[in-house]
Amino acid sequence: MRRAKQQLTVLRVLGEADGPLSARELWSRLSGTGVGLATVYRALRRGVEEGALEPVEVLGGGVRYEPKDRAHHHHFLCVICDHAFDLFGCVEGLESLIPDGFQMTAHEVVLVGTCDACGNGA
Amino acid sequence: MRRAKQQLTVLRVLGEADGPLSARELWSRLSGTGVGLATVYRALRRGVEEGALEPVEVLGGGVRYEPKDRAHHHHFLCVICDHAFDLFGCVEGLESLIPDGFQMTAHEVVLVGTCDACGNGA
DNA sequence: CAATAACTGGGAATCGATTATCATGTCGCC
DNA sequence: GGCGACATGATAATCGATTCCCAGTTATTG
Repeated sequence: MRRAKQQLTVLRVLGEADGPLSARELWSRLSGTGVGLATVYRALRRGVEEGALEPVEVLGGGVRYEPKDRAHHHHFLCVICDHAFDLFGCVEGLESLIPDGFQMTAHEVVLVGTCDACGNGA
Repeated sequence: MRRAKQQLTVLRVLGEADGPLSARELWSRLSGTGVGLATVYRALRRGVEEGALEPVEVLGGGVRYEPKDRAHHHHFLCVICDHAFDLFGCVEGLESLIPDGFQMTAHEVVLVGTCDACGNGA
């Protein structure tokens, strides 16, 4: 499996992020490196195909990507900077919400508000 | 406030639904009535402006709409029919997930799986 | 019934996100 | 150094969702 340099760069940035990144978000973090947007999309698609990345929909319409090896977690979406942060832990009582006859295979929890930097710093 | 017939039809269908509907979903439920897609979008936009409707993002990329007078609730997304169902009740332990310095103003919980009809019937 | 203003449906236009194309660049290998 | 295969960046093309536009229709009022 040939691994290209720019694609590795994309995967590395994603691995170092504190939450899932959208294609644009990822690209803006690569500004200055000369990496093209097309390459970002290629790296993301390939990462998903190879099983290294997982696409997640947090909110805000766009798809974001995160390494697939992360433990079960959820996200916090800052309404100001629109960045999604990883959270740790989960919640109780989900099963009690399931209606009769329904089968749950997954669940998503998203907290919305302001992050530390946006809520305090600025 | 002038209320148009077709727009009322749209709002009525939305009020009778068992969960939030997307513009397309709503339109397909109006097939046969001759209501145009543009009218559906107009009714939705106007409903939101007037405060009667609320746009919600469940998953799946698209925006769905529901009457704003519903009590706090969450949704169940069926991966087969792609329909979102209203759930009743909420969960515990959300606060414990919030990182230091973050302020939570809202939260979303989405259960994913198969609904009664898709999981059993078919 | 006429006059006016709002509503309607259909299709064109727009918008953002993603993908395809293509000429060029780079790497591994001999 | 030369070759072949894949990677790359810029841009065009595509796609789905939503909005705009326009001519015809309908409601309301007098």
